[in-house]
Amino acid sequence: MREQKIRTMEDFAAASGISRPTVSKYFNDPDSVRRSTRQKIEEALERFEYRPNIFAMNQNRRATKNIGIIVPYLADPFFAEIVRVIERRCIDAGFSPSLFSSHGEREREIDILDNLRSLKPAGVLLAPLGRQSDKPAIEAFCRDVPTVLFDSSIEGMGEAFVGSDNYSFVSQTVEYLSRTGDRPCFFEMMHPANPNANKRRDAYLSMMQRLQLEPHVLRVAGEGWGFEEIGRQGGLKLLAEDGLPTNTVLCSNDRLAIGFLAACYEKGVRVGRAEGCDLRVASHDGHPFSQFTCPSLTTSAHDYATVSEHVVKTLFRLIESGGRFEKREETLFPARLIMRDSA
Amino acid sequence: MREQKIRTMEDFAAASGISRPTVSKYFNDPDSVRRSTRQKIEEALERFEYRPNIFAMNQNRRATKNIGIIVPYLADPFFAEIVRVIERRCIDAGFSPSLFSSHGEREREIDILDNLRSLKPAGVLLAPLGRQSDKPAIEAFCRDVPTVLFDSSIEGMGEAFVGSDNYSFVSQTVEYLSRTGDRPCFFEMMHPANPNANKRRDAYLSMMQRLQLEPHVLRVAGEGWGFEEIGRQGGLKLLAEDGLPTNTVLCSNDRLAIGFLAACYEKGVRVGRAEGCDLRVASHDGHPFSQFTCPSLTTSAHDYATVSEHVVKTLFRLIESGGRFEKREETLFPARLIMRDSA
DNA sequence: ATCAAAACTTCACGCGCGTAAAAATTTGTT
DNA sequence: AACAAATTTTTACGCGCGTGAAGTTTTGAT
Repeated sequence: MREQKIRTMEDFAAASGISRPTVSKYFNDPDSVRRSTRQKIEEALERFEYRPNIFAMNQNRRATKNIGIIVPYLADPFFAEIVRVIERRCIDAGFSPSLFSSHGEREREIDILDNLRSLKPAGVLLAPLGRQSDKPAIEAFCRDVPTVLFDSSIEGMGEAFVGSDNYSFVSQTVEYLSRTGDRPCFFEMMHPANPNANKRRDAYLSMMQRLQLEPHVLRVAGEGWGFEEIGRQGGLKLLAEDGLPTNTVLCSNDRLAIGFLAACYEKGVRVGRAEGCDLRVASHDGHPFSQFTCPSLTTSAHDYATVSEHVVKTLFRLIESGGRFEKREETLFPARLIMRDSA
Repeated sequence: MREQKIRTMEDFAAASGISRPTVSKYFNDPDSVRRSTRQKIEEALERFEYRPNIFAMNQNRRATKNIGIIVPYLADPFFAEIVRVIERRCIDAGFSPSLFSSHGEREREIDILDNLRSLKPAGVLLAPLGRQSDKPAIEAFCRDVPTVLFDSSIEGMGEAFVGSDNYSFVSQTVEYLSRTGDRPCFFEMMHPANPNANKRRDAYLSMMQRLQLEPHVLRVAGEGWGFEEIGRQGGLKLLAEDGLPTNTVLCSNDRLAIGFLAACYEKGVRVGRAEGCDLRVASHDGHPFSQFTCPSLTTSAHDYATVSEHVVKTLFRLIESGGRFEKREETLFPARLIMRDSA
């Protein structure tokens, strides 16, 4: 380390006894140079710990090695968990993931897309806000940058969508609940932020019809991303009004259910499938906290690992295909019913 | 928009009738040019929507406008919430925040620091892993990059530390609990990841001594960042063994408490301060979910808004001071006791 | 040993912008 | 109107690296 003058690739090339263009090639793809050359470079790399200047690298490169990851609401552990897995896979594949959260705000999502554009990312994984999203802005973005949507789809946007099959989620819970007890009512918020909510309601209705049961949708006031509080307030109101037509409630998602369970607890309503309980509650998502609710929550869970793996694999494939697919792909994964104590 | 040829600052300067160096100055600091010039540029900016090339910009700039934000575990809503506020403030101040999560892994933290270095950030906000952190690596990083630590401090590292005053947290809960009922036992994990845990235990011990009460620390097995499960398992074990010397449990943090409450529920132990309850449980942090536990959790809460505001203000001050303070600053904010149903 | 393919070296240019220096212009003050 | 200060323009260089073209060396198969 006596020679600290290794600042540029020029210096480093000289120190390693390889020409700069070849060193440059190496950093672009270590496998693109001869084995012996690679060894020499990597030996030098250990001796001098030089790192190429990111800004200079990306200035002229056609595509960078950046991958943008955008989620609607990072404070939701569901997204935090998915991001964790996705980040890891990107890094392992030699990319640099940049993480952004729209924080539930339309303007923020637009800004993020705008900034991301100038980062010239190789590809982007976007979980859009949904109803709040600026559709034209997203469409324009997807035209310019290879993008895979996940979590919630927007008709025709992005080169691919990877998500969970809402019908699979709901059919499993509805089937289980109606088989083992009273028919379920569907609990949701009035203006869901996310299109999955609508699909789940539709799935509930169609499933009830198929089972020849009378459906019942409970819609509670509320907007935004504070689902737990909405579920709690809605729950308190329903319980006070005695507004539950059956003793089984199926919540649209786990965060609503967490709030609903809190309301039940406050009101002394015993939730569970055990003897002496007043109410059964089930839900969808497999939220990381769903096993710590009181009682633990019966839910249809996303297959986090499979979904996130497929998301990144699709993006890598898209990048290798030059950023375009022949035809928009859409992949949905089924849910896995997790039976716990609440229903 | 007929002239789409605006690709470079050169083009844009020509189109706006201003010389390129002046335009460059404008993008560095809009206030550094004459009022009339600024107007002309901003008018042109609307007509052509040109945006300077980030990579070319940062290549020669002494300091970029990037700010790195590193948290130990983003799937913890506590950090997600803090990050949300910090991000917003950075953006409002004209910086570009980049968010990273160490995901509880030592190696990941090291890698992030390494990558961040080459992003030449104007400053970095670092919430270190704590016990797991590679101290020398962090120290070296802080020497090179203006860094403010938050959440958990590491002796002497960074130019400043901003966090919460653990003594304030614990003294309030201990005082409240012992005044209104049985003396509290302190519930913690064996090998806490975070140094705050140790400070809280010490605060508990010293507070109990001052109140002339016999302290009792319950340490449960467990390591890593799955606090809820650790709390739950530990709780189940304690309840099975009848290992609680008093009917009041003070958890080191809310996530442990969430798990502990789940254990109590499973075992049929009624938690709360109301008539007929078996156990009181309180905790520290003011976790976003603490109001939705069953029962809702009495806790000493961080002052999120104040802490995060002070964190970013300190960093901005540091950046303006050229990256160094005369003397390392350390600011601690007191907690606010939130009384709910659990104790 | 022979030869074509593969990999490397040398040379050179340019990416888009920061920034310094000197000259020209505008501004604000007396 | 005169002049210094503030600002802008002109000119020019360089940042660190990607990348192409042309020539040279190495490789591996015959």
